[in-house]
Amino acid sequence: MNNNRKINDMEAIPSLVQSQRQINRYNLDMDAQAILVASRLMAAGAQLGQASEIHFSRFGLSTGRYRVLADLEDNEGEELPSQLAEHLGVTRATVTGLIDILERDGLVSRRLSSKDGRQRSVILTEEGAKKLREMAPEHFAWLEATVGLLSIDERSVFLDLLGRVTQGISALTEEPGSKPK
Amino acid sequence: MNNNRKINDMEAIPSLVQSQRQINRYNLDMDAQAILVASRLMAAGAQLGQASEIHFSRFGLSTGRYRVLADLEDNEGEELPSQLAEHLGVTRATVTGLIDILERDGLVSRRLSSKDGRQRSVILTEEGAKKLREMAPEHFAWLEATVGLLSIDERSVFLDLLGRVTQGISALTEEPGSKPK
DNA sequence: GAGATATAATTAGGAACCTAACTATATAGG
DNA sequence: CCTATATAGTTAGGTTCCTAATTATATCTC
Repeated sequence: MNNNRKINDMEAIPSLVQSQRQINRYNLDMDAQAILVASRLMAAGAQLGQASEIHFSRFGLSTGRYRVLADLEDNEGEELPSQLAEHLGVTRATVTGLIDILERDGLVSRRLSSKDGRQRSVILTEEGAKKLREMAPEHFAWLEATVGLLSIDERSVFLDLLGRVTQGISALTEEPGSKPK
Repeated sequence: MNNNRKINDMEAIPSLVQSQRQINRYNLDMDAQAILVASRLMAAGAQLGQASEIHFSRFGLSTGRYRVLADLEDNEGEELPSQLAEHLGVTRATVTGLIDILERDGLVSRRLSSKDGRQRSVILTEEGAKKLREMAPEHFAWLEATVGLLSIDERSVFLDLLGRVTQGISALTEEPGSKPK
């Protein structure tokens, strides 16, 4: 009896009842479903992030390091660390760390810029390009599978809604002290 | 001075053109939009996760530590670490770390179980309950604001689609037979 | 020019979560 | 019993990404 090991893996996912209960507890006037949607989105984001790291570890990469390689490939195989940071939405310090490992593994190389002594170009090596080629089929199949349960039309809708949620989050992070509605 | 990095850099958001270009490069037969949706979802998840940490840091908490407090409150203020781990979807090792800090800050306390010598109950202290009360209005307003750009109906649709994507990810992470290192 | 300021990249250290190994306790098989 | 195994929680160490400070170079102002 003390051994109530639950079959309920669903416990990790917040329910509407739980959201409503939390709102009621403090007599707040809020839409419980809005709270639920936000909570679920956060849970989904965390889950996808973890799944992504596992996925890329099969290729000896991390999510961040893959994104560096892919972004380099999208830019003729050469970029500045600051450009990578901007494209990936991470700090330059993070890019330095990502490149350190990619360089150690021979997938990129660093080169001094002639134009500006402060800059260092990051170059996609042939080995890096080969890595991308080799993993492409499996990687894209994985990406496609994450949305495989949605129809084409539903994907469009989802993309639209997700875009607006992203906007909402952006607005929140840009105005730290402001008051919503 | 306000050198805050914007989490929502437009450059960080993958475009359909970019997705199609990647697919074409390797002559893969895939739906570029599916790739785009998956990529955007990952970006949104990461963005929301970062925004969440910033949000909770205003209350001296992290996302994980808040979730511990909230889950305790939803369970009469007392739970086992293993229950918390299951509810939060994190490992027991992570729960140990979360509780260490919450206990240090006086928001929870640990108590030995009389039933089973291996168990330790985690208790929400009065100070912990007070913290939840104090932050509730601002916190729920923040949560609601993240989906504030969606109508009520759209939130329902989004919730449904998100649920199926989550299912898809679960299926992916459970199935692959290859052994992790 | 010379000093102040801005910018590119790096370094140092921190926070969150993970896996794997460890400790202590409980339970099951012979 | 008493050894073998399972379980609860913790510890140790790794990964990812962060902020803040540092180093080197460029640019603006006087």
